[in-house]
Amino acid sequence: MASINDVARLAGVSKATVSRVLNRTAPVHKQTEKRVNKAIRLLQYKPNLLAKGLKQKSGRLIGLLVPDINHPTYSLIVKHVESYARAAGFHLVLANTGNNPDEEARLIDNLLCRNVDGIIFLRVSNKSLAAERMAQSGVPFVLIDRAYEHSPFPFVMSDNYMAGVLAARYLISKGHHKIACVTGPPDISASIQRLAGFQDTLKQNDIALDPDHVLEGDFSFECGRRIARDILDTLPEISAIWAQNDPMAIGMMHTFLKNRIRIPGDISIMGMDDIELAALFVPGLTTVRQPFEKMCELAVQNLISSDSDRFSQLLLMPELVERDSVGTC
Amino acid sequence: MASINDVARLAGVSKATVSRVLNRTAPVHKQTEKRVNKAIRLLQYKPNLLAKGLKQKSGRLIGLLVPDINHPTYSLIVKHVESYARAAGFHLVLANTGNNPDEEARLIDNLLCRNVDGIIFLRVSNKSLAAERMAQSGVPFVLIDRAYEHSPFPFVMSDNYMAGVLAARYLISKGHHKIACVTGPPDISASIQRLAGFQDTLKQNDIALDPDHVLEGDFSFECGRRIARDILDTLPEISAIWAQNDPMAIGMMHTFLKNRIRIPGDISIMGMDDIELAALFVPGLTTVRQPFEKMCELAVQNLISSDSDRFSQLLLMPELVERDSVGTC
DNA sequence: CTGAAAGCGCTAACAT
DNA sequence: ATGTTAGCGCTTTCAG
Repeated sequence: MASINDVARLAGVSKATVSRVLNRTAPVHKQTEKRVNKAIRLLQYKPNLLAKGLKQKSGRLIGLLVPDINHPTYSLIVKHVESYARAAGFHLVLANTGNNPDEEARLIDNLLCRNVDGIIFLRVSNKSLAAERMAQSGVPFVLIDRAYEHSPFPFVMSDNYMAGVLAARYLISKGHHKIACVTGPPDISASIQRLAGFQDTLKQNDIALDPDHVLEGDFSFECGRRIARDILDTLPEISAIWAQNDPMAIGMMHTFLKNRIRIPGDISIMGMDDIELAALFVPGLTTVRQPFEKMCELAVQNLISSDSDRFSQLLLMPELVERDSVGTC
Repeated sequence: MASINDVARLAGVSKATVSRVLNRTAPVHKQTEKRVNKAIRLLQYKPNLLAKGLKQKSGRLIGLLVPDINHPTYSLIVKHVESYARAAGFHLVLANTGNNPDEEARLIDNLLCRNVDGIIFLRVSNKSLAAERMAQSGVPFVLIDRAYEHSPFPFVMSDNYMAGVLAARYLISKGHHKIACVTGPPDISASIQRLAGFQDTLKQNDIALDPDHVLEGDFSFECGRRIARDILDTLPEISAIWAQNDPMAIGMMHTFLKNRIRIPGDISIMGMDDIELAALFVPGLTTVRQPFEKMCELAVQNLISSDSDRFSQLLLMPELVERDSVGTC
């Protein structure tokens, strides 16, 4: 592998000059520039980013930590983050935390060793000390789709409380009052906020959300299936359910349909996120859309922008997407 | 950020010794080791992987190039590759090629600049020169789920011809003879091989696969929906369809169900891959399973193993998974 | 068992 | 406009 020295020698210049034409960091005579470029081509020279990074103390790398790469919601986020990161000249180091705080901590340390320019976290549990660890390191970071309540840490996420409000309002507008809610993990503030908005709105409309009608899920397809079965067995009176993400909603629809329960004829289902599949399932899933692409764009932008114009906390508005899974009651 | 020099100074040893305790690369006196470790703890020292990589000419990084991170099949592969790579002490640099050969080429160059230890490719098009480029660079690489026919390049993938055979045999065993096949992109040899196995097997059983019954797809949900509509309009006589991947099969089921076509009552659908959703959709999708986890394990292993015990080409057996989307005819 | 010194490939003063 | 030099933080001979 040719190095900058080889190029310099072949072009008959110093490596400083080569560096200059490479990075346009100072004016170079047209003629010399031509010679250098020719040498680069001849030698198939590729600058060594490790050396460059070592010198500049930046690996041009962004770390992205997700709980589960294969989860439809997260893989969507990964895609958008990668896209915006690369557009800005950064590569993405992707790692699965599996929702394991120890693993997460280890990964953070590893990434810091690589002189990443920043780290983006997805849905770390409230128990995780990731943000504290990062704050201490001084390396920029952003939490996506997840924040510590009343925390001083930077995040960009949807207004989860409003998502609950939107969901409740919609179900109410369709005449439902026997309503259930399937939450995410209880140690995630998104779950808590969404439930709060949902519950408050129902109450304001004199509809009680029976504590027994708040079911604890974990954001997976699988738990949606399980909980749907429970509802069939023990809560036959329910007419509408808001699942706090689409995979759970789709998992529930699966079980209901398999048991010849019609949607929305017999029961109405609503989700949140608006993953690709929400539009694809039969019936199409009415859901509360999170503006993931915008979130990712802002997260990346924030991470790599200079300290001065870095925002700290950003709440984006979710949006109702009406399809066919909610009927009138 | 403390460097190895700081540690050495604080521990009263040379940095060579610090390096030795860090990497267990040579015996160190128990006492000195203790002092060094103490200093490391005190300073919260983290070795700089850029410097280490520069010296050792290895970034402990594996590049993974996929056409679409959000595609269910690929995100599954990403997950497994990440898992095995990290278990072996490597981080993953993930990038989306969007099936764009130019982008792919640029990414390869970028990754090579980072001294990656290897690159794994997913489903590059036949038109892509990725493998040639890589071969020339001398950096190890593996193609997953995709190979150049009669090529000298290393790959690990399913036996796509056999997948076609399995699908055909199964449909035949259920009494179907009016059969259609939805392929992947025509410039992907997986599409070609799968079709060949399918077609040959039908022929051996005296069932003709009318050329009009071979529909060209692109492996996406969306094209499944479109093609299902075409079939409804123009090919009402079809009794069974093999879609060459699950997303297309699921997209088709969506359209059929929406048009009150029963599955498998009116038409039978079969897929390939066995993504999570295949088990979840209603009806459950009968499919040809690819052993993705094993494929990824082998790909990573191959990539990072020493030259001597590196295999070159590996074909794994796919496997039929019977669910509820195919009926008897 | 430990230290000194060279150097990986690059950039960034500082000269000229 | 270009060259010289001094490192970035680490590993790795080579001595001792």
